[in-house]
Amino acid sequence: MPKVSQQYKEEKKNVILQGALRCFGEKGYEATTIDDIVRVSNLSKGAIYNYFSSKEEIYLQLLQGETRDFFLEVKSEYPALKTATEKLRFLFQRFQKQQLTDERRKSFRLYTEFWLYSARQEDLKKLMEERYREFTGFIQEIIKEGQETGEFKPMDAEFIAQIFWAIRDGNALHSSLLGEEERYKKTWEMIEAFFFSGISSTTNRE
Amino acid sequence: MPKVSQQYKEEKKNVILQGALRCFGEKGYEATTIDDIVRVSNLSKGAIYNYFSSKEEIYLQLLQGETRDFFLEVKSEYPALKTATEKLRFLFQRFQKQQLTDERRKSFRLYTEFWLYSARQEDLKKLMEERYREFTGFIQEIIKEGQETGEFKPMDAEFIAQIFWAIRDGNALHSSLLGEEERYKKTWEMIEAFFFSGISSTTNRE
Amino acid sequence: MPKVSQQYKEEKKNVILQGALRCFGEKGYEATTIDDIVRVSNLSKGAIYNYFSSKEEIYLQLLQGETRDFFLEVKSEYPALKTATEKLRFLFQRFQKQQLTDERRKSFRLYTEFWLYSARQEDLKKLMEERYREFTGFIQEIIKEGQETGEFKPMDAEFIAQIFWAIRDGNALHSSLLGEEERYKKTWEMIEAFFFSGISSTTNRE
Amino acid sequence: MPKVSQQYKEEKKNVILQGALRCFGEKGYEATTIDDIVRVSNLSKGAIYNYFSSKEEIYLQLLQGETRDFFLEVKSEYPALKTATEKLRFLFQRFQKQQLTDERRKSFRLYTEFWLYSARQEDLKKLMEERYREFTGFIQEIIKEGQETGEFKPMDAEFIAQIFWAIRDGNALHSSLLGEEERYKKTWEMIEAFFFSGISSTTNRE
DNA sequence: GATGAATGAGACTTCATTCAT
DNA sequence: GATGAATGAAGTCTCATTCAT
Repeated sequence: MPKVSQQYKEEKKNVILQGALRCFGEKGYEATTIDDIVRVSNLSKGAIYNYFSSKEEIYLQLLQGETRDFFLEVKSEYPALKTATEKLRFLFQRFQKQQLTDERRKSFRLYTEFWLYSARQEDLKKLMEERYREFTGFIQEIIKEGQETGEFKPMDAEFIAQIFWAIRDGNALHSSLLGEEERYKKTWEMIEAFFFSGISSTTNRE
Repeated sequence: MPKVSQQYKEEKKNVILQGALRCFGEKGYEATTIDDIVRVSNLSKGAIYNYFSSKEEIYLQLLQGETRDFFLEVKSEYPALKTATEKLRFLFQRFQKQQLTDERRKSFRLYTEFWLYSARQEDLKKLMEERYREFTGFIQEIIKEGQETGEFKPMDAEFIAQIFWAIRDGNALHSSLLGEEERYKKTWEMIEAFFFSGISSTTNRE
Repeated sequence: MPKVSQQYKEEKKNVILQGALRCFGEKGYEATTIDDIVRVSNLSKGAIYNYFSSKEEIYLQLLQGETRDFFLEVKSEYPALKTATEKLRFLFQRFQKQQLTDERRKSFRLYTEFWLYSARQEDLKKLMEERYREFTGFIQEIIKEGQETGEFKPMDAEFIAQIFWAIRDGNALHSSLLGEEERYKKTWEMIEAFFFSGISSTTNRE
Repeated sequence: MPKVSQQYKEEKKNVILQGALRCFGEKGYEATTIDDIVRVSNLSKGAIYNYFSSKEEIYLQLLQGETRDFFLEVKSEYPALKTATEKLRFLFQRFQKQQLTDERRKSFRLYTEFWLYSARQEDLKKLMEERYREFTGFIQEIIKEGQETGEFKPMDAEFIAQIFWAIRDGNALHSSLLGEEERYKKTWEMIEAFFFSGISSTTNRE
């Protein structure tokens, strides 16, 4: 069977990754066993270890994929978004949509579980902190941009970014755990309003 | 005709609970073994199972204790707090303080881990949802009170309450995971400002 | 069942140790699995890990026991042995006898296998070197004693000790691997003669 | 009608053999995986199995090569060596030199590990015994020759040969495991003296 | 009530060998 | 001939819970 194309391998990896995501989503990171992944991916245990060196690595790649997708998506939308306000609103909308799919809710639970899990392993911890900085830096840039254009009040952009993610993660966590869709949809809209009311330089509130 | 008094039993339970809390805090819920608890509590494994039927129950009682303490503390402060604003500010201050102790940060991580864990067991899930409603209801009351006195704008109190906890949990989670104290202290202060600026009926911002 | 006497535990440990020895002897260290030991000791896997923390530790305790027995035996014979020559001859006889039992031959194979195995783990390596020095030092003392009484020629005792063990181990290895009893009995006697002819201060040969 | 010449195949085999030797030396026989060999030999796993039917066979061929080299080397030196004493001294010198190279020490460890390993497989066991007899017989011839010329005392040559290898293997084992070069160089010299003092017909000792 | 030895299912990971391409 | 992906049995070790004493 060997001497397969790079593409073949990529696909195989994806089969595993998708299978793993399904399992992780359903049972959580720690509760998912390699055998679960074997079962859903129709591969042998050894095959999985041919592609990934550990359960941890599987999740990490999944996470990386999500990060990549996020920034890719955002970048692709950017040309259409002129102001910092528009950029931020786009993000609010995006998370709004996400919070409504069951899949994303599972995924967020998983993400939080893994973050918690990572807190007890120095190397993973570093990695997750790095990731956090990446996301936080991304928001910071938008805030600064908005401050330059006068859209936003002059405030420490770093803290604004932290607040942004704290709110988002807090809401996503609750939503993923409690999951009454309509309720969270509305909550999120109010959060958006709060947030803009907090940073906008105009005195208008919506 | 038991040889030991009720009080004796209470004390034993407490020894176990305190030992368990220490372990859970240090290693997390899943990673803590009964043997860990045995070790720190200087009790036998059998003794622990005499007082608690499972590891799960131990955590649940711990959680219950915290909830009770929280409301007890709050109730005891209430007489001194006249307005809804004061009540809310008191809570912000309280969480501020908590976020700065290492112990509380561990405890929050633990709490989140368990919540996540509970999501996959129907009975636990119900329980945690109940708890959430309790906390959420508590804030709702304050908001409503403030709206009646005109301190706060008329908005759907339920959502405000949800936002409150989302922000608080999001910030506590990040703080407990990233833990740069000073940074989170400041962030929390800004969150407080945002929040009040969002709900206050006056146009003043701090 | 618990709260057993120290003696009970000692006995249990011994059951495991004896079972393990049997397995190790038959299949070798690496080839023996914990399940093998479970099988012959009529205990559960968990029980074994209650008494020993790893397969490695089981062997190490076995080895320690042998070392202890060796020195115990030797010490108990010492009062009857006046001269260094007698002491050395006693050892030759002792090894002679050992080489003839099948059990000891297996045990020696096992010992060598483990020594080899230990060469790839720094901590084990240290441990085995320590053990070597202990045995080597023991012979050195005898040699020195004999040199003081004039029984042996003045030569570097350390090297004599090394030669002693090299010969012994070499012979034991071959004997354990090839195992034609009669042949090795005779060989060992000649080695004894060689050795004494090499170190004795008299010119007499047997 | 094979596409490749016999020579090509020989070369391939050698590449594998050399790679395997390196791995075996570094990690030992059992600890070496086929993947290790694949890695260092820059060949595919399948290719290795085209030339050798198993890991075992690879080692066996390596061993065979060493045996062949040993006798080849010895034979080539023979013309220059007139007496049995000279022949024996040549061997002592040869082993002396070997014991001082790290590579040979690893190789000896490997050899012992495999011998031990072979003890539990009837066919391998036979093979190793055969090998032993070959080496033993070789020394026997020299001893007999020396006895005929009067260089050596009349003693049972078979046992002398056994002693020779026992001493040599014992020393090589210790040297390979403990490896303080200078020490073992000296030890080996004393062993040589002992040995000759044991077998020589003259009363001279060095 | 207290004890802690015993259980055994189940976790992750490794690896010699095969065989479709 | 060459390739290397796939296999799956086997390995070591963990741990919540039970129950005889």
